[in-house]
Amino acid sequence: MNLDALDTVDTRDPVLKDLIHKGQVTDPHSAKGKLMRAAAHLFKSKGYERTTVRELGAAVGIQSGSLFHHFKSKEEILLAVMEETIIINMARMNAALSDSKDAGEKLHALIRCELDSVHTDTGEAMSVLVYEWRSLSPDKQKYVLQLRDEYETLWLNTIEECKQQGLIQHDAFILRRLLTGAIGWTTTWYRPDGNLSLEDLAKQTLLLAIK
Amino acid sequence: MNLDALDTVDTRDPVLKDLIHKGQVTDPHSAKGKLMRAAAHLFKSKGYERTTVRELGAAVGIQSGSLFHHFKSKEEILLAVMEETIIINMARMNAALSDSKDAGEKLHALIRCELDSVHTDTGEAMSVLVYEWRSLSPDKQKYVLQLRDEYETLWLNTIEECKQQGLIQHDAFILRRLLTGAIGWTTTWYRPDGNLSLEDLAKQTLLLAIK
Amino acid sequence: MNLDALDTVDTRDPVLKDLIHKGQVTDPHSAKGKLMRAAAHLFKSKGYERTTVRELGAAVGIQSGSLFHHFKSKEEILLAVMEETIIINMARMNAALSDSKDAGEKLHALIRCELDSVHTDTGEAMSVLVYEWRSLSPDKQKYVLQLRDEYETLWLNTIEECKQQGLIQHDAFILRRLLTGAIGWTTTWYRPDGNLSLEDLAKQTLLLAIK
Amino acid sequence: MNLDALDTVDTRDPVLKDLIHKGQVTDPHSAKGKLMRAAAHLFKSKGYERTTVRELGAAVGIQSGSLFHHFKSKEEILLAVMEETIIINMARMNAALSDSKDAGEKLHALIRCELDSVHTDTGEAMSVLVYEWRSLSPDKQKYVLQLRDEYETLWLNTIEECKQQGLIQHDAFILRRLLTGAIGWTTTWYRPDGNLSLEDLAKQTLLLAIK
DNA sequence: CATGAATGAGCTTTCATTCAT
DNA sequence: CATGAATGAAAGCTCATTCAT
Repeated sequence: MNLDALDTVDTRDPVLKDLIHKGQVTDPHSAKGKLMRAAAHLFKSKGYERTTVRELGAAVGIQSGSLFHHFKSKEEILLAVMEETIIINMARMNAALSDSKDAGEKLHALIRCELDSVHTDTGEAMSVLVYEWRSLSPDKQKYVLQLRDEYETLWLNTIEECKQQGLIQHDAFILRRLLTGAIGWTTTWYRPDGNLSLEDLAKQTLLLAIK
Repeated sequence: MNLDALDTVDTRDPVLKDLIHKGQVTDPHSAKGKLMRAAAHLFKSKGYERTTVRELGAAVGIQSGSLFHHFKSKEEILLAVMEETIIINMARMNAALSDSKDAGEKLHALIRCELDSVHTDTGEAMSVLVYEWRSLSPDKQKYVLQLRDEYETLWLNTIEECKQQGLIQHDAFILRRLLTGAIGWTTTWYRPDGNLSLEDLAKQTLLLAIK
Repeated sequence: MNLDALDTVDTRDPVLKDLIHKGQVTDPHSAKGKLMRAAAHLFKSKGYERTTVRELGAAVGIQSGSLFHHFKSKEEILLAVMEETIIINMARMNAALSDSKDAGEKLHALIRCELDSVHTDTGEAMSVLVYEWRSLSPDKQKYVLQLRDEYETLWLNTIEECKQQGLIQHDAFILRRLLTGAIGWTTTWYRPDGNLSLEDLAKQTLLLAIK
Repeated sequence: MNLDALDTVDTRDPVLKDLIHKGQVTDPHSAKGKLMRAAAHLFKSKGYERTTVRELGAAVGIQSGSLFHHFKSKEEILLAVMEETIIINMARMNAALSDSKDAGEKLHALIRCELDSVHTDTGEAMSVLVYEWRSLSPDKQKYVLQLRDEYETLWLNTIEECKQQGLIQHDAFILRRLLTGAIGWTTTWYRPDGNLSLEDLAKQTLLLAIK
């Protein structure tokens, strides 16, 4: 696996830099950080259950037993991947929102941001967040759910704002759910190296809500 | 688990009746059919990997070893569930299309049909089709993919027709992908016993494509 | 290991026969029963912690994984060994008591019975009961303790009876504890194939209490 | 764990002081000495196998890796605990014997001394000596056995002396074994903070041998 | 067809021990 | 001397699959 290609975390991103500096996100150059990236990659491509701790170790060049210096259990690795992904993307989303002027622009920014999150550096981790949900114990599911709720509030507020300005006909809650599905599913078919740019994809997605 | 409630296959459906009669779909009242329904339920709620053959056996009142008289392997059960689900829903979709007059009505019918497929009798099996994809061996993935391609052609043709009539602005291929995601994701949040009817949901979904 | 030698359970013993028949004790000729005997042997000679499930399996000619058809966990094997040992010996002790006429004879019978229990068929299991106590989880300790309490009551009642007849000077509770230690410790030094018969040893032990 | 309470080695004891001074026993205030006391405590309460080097380290405030600067292996710690315990108690026993006038008094002194050894400062280490015996490698078992033999000779000589004076009816060797068991077992039930004093317990124990 | 004991490979995790810093 | 990351062997246990009955 080439960890230095597309999947490398973009540490030039000032938002991410800040999170690492504040200790809310593991430094991607540390052993732990590398492990989490490798885990996101393997969990996405093989699934959590089918990924063994031996593979996880091999991916970062250590023995399986050594993993347990960094994480108490395999499940803790999954949790950490999910947790940090939400934290990073929520921070990015907040930054994007504060750069936007009107409601339509805000919705565009959120869509672009979520497409970025599933197709750039945190893409694999986002997939894991969606598809490996049931592999978490109920306790941990509850915890991650709390984080997601904060994230969803950003969306609902923005859609509501668009609606008050007559830009949107849908029920806000339903629209958000439909968009979540539409955007999430792009991981299964969109290829960043094809003809369609992420910005074009964002525009087509916005077109679902606003005509 | 109550196999006789909502989740029971609707054998009054003439399309399904016909498929069973032609031997293309296993009789849901046979031992094999019951097993497949139980499998769909367990695979959906627990995930394929986390479902053991013991549980599968217990769900239909036999020992794990006896499963292997009906299916060569656990994976064959997964495959059978996926295969029949596609066959059933493709037949239903063809039936719905032939009942529709114009292009807009056809698109509406497809959306309603796919929502039905994920929220009524084949709902759990459809979820399995989406979420347990990677649990199939490459060979079997390829086979199921062929079946899906036929199914997708129905969609693309209909969307193209709408576009030629100026009903749709999107690129057909992209719209289909976005709708696939939006509809599939409803399994995670839509509750048939809530305020929103499936027909209302279909209308809100259609609104993504046609305003 | 020769399971057919000294350590074989004496199935001619009518008391044991009855317990097996009533289902309170596992048939020593069944797979489960053989496993328990092998476990008692290994747990005694190597200690519970140092005995691996692989060794346990090898001792009865099966794979380690197959153990878990008979017992849910390694600890369950330990518990079963302890439990049945107490049940068997309590039954034997009750039988011996009902054969005795006066209090002194009863005490003699109890001592002989306990010496038998640690030096004949259940000997290894008795050792396990004493030495592997801490390897049980607190829950299971509590359960075994209850069984032991019934057993101890037989002793205390008999000693008290002796005391009322002026045969004994000791405090009953303390004497029982001292005798428990003295008898239990014989496992570490007494050899049944030496000069000293078990009956002689019983007499010397009785001499600690009654002169 | 409070190492400074009851369990502290009694360094006012002149016999112990002398052994430390002669270098036969580790200074209990040194790092190594503290470790040995902590080990005795943990080995007694959890068992040798279930005590990890991490816990051992934590108990004296160092990392597990640092233990190996003081001891070559975990087993060496066990050996050291056993070895010093025998040395200390043999010295104390010799001192007690030389304070006694007649044979009966000597036997009383030995019993009291051994009860002290299992219930005061070396108590936990003595338990370890008895219960963790099998955790030693055969080589080390042999070595500790030699030390024990010297210790046992003191007992046998004293009992023989009593017997020649008609104080005792038992066979000397058997009596010693019975007493070893009776005294050793007191660790499982005797509580120094209860109604029974150690001196009373010693008298009741002497009563087993001499009436 | 059904059973259920057995397989055997593979799993996650533990842990004494090593060693560069 | 102390650290703590890493080792690597071994542990208990799981589970799809087989097969004699």
